[in-house]
Amino acid sequence: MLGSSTGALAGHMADTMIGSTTAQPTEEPKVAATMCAVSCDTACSLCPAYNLLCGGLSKSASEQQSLPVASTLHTIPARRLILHPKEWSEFVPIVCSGWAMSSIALPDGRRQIISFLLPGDVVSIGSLIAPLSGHTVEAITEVTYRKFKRDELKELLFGRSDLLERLFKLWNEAKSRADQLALDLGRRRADERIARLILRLSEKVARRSTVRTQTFDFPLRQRHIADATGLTPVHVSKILGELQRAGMIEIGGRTLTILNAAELQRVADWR
Amino acid sequence: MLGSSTGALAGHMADTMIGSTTAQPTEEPKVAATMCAVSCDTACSLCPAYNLLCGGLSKSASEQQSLPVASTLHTIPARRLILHPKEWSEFVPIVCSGWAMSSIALPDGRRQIISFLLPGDVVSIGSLIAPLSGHTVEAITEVTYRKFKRDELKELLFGRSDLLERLFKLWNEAKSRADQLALDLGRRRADERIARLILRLSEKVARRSTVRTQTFDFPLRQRHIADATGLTPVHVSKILGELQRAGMIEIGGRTLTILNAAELQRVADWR
DNA sequence: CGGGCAATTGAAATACATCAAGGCGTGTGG
DNA sequence: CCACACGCCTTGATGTATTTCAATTGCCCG
Repeated sequence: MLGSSTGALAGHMADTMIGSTTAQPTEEPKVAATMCAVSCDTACSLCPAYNLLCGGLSKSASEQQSLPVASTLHTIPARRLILHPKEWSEFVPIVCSGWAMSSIALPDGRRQIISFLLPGDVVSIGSLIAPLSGHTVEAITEVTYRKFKRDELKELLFGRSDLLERLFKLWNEAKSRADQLALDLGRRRADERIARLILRLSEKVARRSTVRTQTFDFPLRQRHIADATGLTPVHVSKILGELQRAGMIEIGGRTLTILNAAELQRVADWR
Repeated sequence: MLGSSTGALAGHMADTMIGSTTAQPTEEPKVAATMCAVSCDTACSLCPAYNLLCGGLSKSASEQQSLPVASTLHTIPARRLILHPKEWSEFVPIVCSGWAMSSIALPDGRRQIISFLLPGDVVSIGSLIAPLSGHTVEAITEVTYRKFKRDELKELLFGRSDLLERLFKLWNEAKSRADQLALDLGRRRADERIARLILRLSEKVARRSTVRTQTFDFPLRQRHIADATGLTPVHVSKILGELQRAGMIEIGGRTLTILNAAELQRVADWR
């Protein structure tokens, strides 16, 4: 059920990229040494990785069809790990479809989700340099992703100053989000944190879609929201209930609808 | 008092770098277009910026004396801003002496300190690309710092792949610390957060000193600790009191002593 | 000497966690 | 196809960590 619930967005991009793919319980390369451009058409133009890897490489449309970076495509079911916190990998994965999360865990089980990964997101940008980021990356829905060889990718990016600049911008955005997260966790109260998370995610989904709708695919469990906001699942439930009773949002069937964006924004910016 | 209390470490480096400098209330260039190497001798070998800007530039000791990056030296008193959150600056500052802090503020006054800056720290690495980081950087003690022209520095760093690699490593460390901060704020309790902050700072100070001592310069007010840990000054006071009564630390006269590192570590790693 | 910032302390308030029970949907094995 | 277990969500009662409020002290600085 989770797999099919990756919904319109993810399904669209996945289909665009590789056609019908049956879910594979074991992680296994599907297409070896595929050129990036092969999988990049309309949907990818919305994807951050597209700017970095495809669109940024050549100005001419014809040239755009070939790219010298090999990659392999993988599919994993929900709840499986994409990146082990201690695993040294020579690959840099980029999400093609589905939702994933990047988190840090404490030995006693407590954990903090640093970011949610949607199609086009690079799994741990920093891993270009430092192979082990200490992050656990786990699939939330079924996820397809593309693994690039670190060395090749690095050589390509470091060789071109325009790509380097773009890469730096991505890094800055990641750092900036991490800082904002710290501000949220340290200085905002539960309802603010949750409202902001919802708004951020709605933005993030909207950026990947051609049309802007109130309702969007929302595969997160309340435990995910709790781990992202530093709260307890129980408390998340209570506050989501309040937000729904107040008519700001509606959650149902792995879908979220923002009914009153203005009011929700007011909660997010309390004071 | 704050100014003079920057203490042994900061005083040492400041003196090493520029000799005796009288505090100047208004921010004002002291040395225009000074070569970096002029100010970099023994003390700088401990400085992260030294590796990035000085030591990394040439292997031969003689060549090391000249460096093609111009900078200006500035001195500001405690509590003054080094970087305005909205200010667009064409300079990248690096701390030479004293303590500063980098924080994000909310319109209602709540704020979160992202990092404390000690001698050698680059003020907002990301500002190499994105001029406005949204961070407020404020002097805690009297601070001297060096302003490098962004364009020159960027050209230098981007041109040399070894320096670039070093820069990326710095960037990764910053991101990693930001993620750890999020974990601390989201998932650890007050005593853990404070114990960890103290240990981190003691590490940071130790890395800048030739000798490792239990006692080190500690110019922070409890308000700073509160804003760094997402707590209230009152609560910080209570917990610091407990830690002192438990014989783990001792605070007095802008100085902190770790009396029982093992026990403090246990509090920091609760469970 | 007086004013203001910093720290301490205690009492009260509150935000959030923990504990516990029940319902609902979903996958599973008989 | 049903019974059942299990994960997920909800809700209420209770506990606790942290905040807020307030009063007091010491200290530095003007």
